[in-house]
Amino acid sequence: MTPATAAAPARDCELKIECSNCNLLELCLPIGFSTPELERLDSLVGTRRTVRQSGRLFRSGDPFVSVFAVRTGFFKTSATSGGGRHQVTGFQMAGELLGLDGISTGQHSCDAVALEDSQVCVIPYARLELLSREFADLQRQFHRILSREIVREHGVMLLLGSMRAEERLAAFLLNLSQRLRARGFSGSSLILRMTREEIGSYLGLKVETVSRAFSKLNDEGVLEVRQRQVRVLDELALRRLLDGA
Amino acid sequence: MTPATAAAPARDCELKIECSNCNLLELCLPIGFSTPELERLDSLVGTRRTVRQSGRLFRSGDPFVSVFAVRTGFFKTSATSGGGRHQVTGFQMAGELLGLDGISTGQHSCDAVALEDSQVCVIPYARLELLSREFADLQRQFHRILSREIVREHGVMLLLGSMRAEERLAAFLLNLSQRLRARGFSGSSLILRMTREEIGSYLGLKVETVSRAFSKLNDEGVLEVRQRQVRVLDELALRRLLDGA
DNA sequence: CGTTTGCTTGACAGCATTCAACGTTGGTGG
DNA sequence: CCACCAACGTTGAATGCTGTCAAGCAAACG
Repeated sequence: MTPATAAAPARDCELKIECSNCNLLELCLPIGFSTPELERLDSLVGTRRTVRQSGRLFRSGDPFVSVFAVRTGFFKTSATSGGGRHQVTGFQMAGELLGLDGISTGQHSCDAVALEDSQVCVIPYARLELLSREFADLQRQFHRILSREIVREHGVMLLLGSMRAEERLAAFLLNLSQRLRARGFSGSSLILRMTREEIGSYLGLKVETVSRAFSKLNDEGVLEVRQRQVRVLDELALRRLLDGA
Repeated sequence: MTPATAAAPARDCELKIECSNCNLLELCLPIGFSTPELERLDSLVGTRRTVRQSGRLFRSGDPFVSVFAVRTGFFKTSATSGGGRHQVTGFQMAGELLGLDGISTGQHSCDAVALEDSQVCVIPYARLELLSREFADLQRQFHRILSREIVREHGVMLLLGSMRAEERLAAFLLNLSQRLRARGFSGSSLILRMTREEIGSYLGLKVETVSRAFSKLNDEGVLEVRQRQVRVLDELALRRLLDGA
């Protein structure tokens, strides 16, 4: 950092890391790109931004300028309806994109809150549009990501529409577990970054119900729950909860 | 049509109608395009396809080749999970796009079934990719549509996660009403194209509960329900159901 | 005209919510 | 260092909404 920028907020002090030397390559926007392609992509990411725990990356109503790729940390997004109803619509971890909802109207339609100190890559949407017009692989990958989000939400609708409390929790944990594994973490021993309330909001359940479901699975020996520290003891039993009904 | 193709199935016998002279311009992919732009777009739509009532446009697992724009008629899409769970994920009417889920994996992940005799424009995805690379307005519009679908599903998640039966039905009817109005139909006198079972599946409710909710709103003078013929007598009351809780 | 499919209604059971109390954890300031 | 507080989490009892089961009705179809 140069002396002249010493007073700038910490978020601008990051080392320049580009897509081509990012360790999230396998998970993020540039999946499967070759090295020369990647170098053209380096101009895509404008800046980095650090968001402290419980800080907001954007909020509903903010003008949409960029999408964000989670580099480190953990986020939740939540939507609010006219009547003041509120619901967590997703949890995002490294390599996942945030802000796609804003493309629709030019304004963000949900809030994105960091559940731990986090860092994101800022991807100006105008530049993404431009680059993906001359770069078919990028275009395709971006479309895939948008489509994947649609499919993911179909899954959530299925969960909310047809599962009981324990089944919802099982689906939630299995999903989390699988995504952690894909990032090289243990899938069986996880630390939840969100409160029971946030889990409940996401799963369409009240806190007490979430807590009870945890306790039940704990008593049955499927999980070992100690606050936010969760160990999956019997993954098969979790899966059976989904398929068996 | 040339004599050589006379034996082709009826679905290929449509008159050639192009985007530039389609009456769904305001609702479909080419919103806000100018005439010269539209003419370049005419090459986008490959063919038309007719789907009879309860016929399938595509089903889960089918290779993804095209997206479809509803020209006339009415569709439902439904997703099935591993455990055999089944849920209607949406209803589509004129001007709305079908098949966006397939971009993600190259295979469709839900079924699309016509709820009445319908006709769709077949939009080969490869051509859409190509054209939207050289045609920024098309690119932007397509992204908007994908994003809008994400936002729509946020709304459904909110509905499924936090509303009670009557409120869900109210939200459903208001949404239907608004979309019909946008197409020049009455928003207060509507004929449902789907069964109670399909409504229930979409709203995460059993048939009996849907029926009871209809009856209750009918008895309260909010609706006039005669089978699938529904008249909205007190739209404000419907809205209050959403905001008031 | 009979059969099938869809719709409605009633009685009852079950699961999640609500309300309330208590336990735990982590941060703050005395 | 400890006490206190606030936020989070757990558990119990009672209520209520929705699901389930069952029966009857209405409309569509051949």
